[in-house]
Amino acid sequence: MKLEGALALRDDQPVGSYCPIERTLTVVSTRSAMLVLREAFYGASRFEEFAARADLTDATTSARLRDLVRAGVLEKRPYQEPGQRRRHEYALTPAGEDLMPALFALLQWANRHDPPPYPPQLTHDGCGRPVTIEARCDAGHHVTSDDVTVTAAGPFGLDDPVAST
Amino acid sequence: MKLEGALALRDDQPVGSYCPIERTLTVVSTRSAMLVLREAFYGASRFEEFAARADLTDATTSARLRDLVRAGVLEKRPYQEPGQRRRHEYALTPAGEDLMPALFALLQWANRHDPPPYPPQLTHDGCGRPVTIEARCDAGHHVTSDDVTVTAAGPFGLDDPVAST
DNA sequence: CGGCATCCTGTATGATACTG
DNA sequence: CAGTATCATACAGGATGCCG
Repeated sequence: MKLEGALALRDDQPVGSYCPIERTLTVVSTRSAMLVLREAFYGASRFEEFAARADLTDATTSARLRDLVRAGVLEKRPYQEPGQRRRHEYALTPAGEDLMPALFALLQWANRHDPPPYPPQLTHDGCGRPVTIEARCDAGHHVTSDDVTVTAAGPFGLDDPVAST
Repeated sequence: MKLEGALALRDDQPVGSYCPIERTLTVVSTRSAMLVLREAFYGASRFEEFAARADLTDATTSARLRDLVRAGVLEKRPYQEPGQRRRHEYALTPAGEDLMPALFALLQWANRHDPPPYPPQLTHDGCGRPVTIEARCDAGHHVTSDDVTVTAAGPFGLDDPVAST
């Protein structure tokens, strides 16, 4: 991997301030957030489903659902089945669904390098073939960490980075 | 997304015990681990580079490097430049390099949904085109979260899951 | 320079109990 | 069922200082 522009190695100015990885981490860095998201992808929608299936306490589940809704990756919707009382359901927003590669990249890594006894497999509904998470360029080439360059344009020498954490 | 086999919705038995996502999280769930890994991908190799560029204290850097070496994603190698004293360097192992899609999936998400002022771009060295992290099946189809099925085979009803955390 | 030990604070999370 | 409130614990991580 290569670096270009403002990201070029310098010890005095951490790139983190502008770093999109750090920004995403503010949303999903906790274990509970990842597990709640996992269950959202696995089809959970009601409070108790999240708590029971992610094996989290009610308090943690509540806090995490609130945070994820606030971050815009989950959406809280009222719904009402005929004859039933009013309920809420939590659903992934488009931004939330776009976390799928991040979640499944973690799944894929353990399946390869620290596999559980019965590794869950991902298959494409359209053709039944195994699914992988991978880096690929616009031209369709598979890209490894040796074949990619990270480029940033900004004035990284400024004293007051706009965004930390 | 669909679930099949032992992963099918059940409230009494959390899938987490066997979950590869959780297993990977034990390696990279902390912010500092992710930042150290980021710097490894960005080319850092010496202790002080990690500490300075990830903006972590020496103690945290030390602990994280140790953990990541123990987890097998980094490797500590002695090396010696001619006329210099003996040093160590930390390098990504193949397992570590295989975390690239996970790291860059986080980068990509913030670039799309919570972009920093100067979003770093990924480009393929071979052809200069932008790089994305995406789900794709063996047949080459792009896969969305609606087109994928997660299947697990194991005896998930057992009382004593082999692997937690 | 590279790294570890100590102390301290903040937070993630569990346990338990309570409310609508 | 869907939470909220309170208390207790464990751990992440900063600050400081020491050591080879």
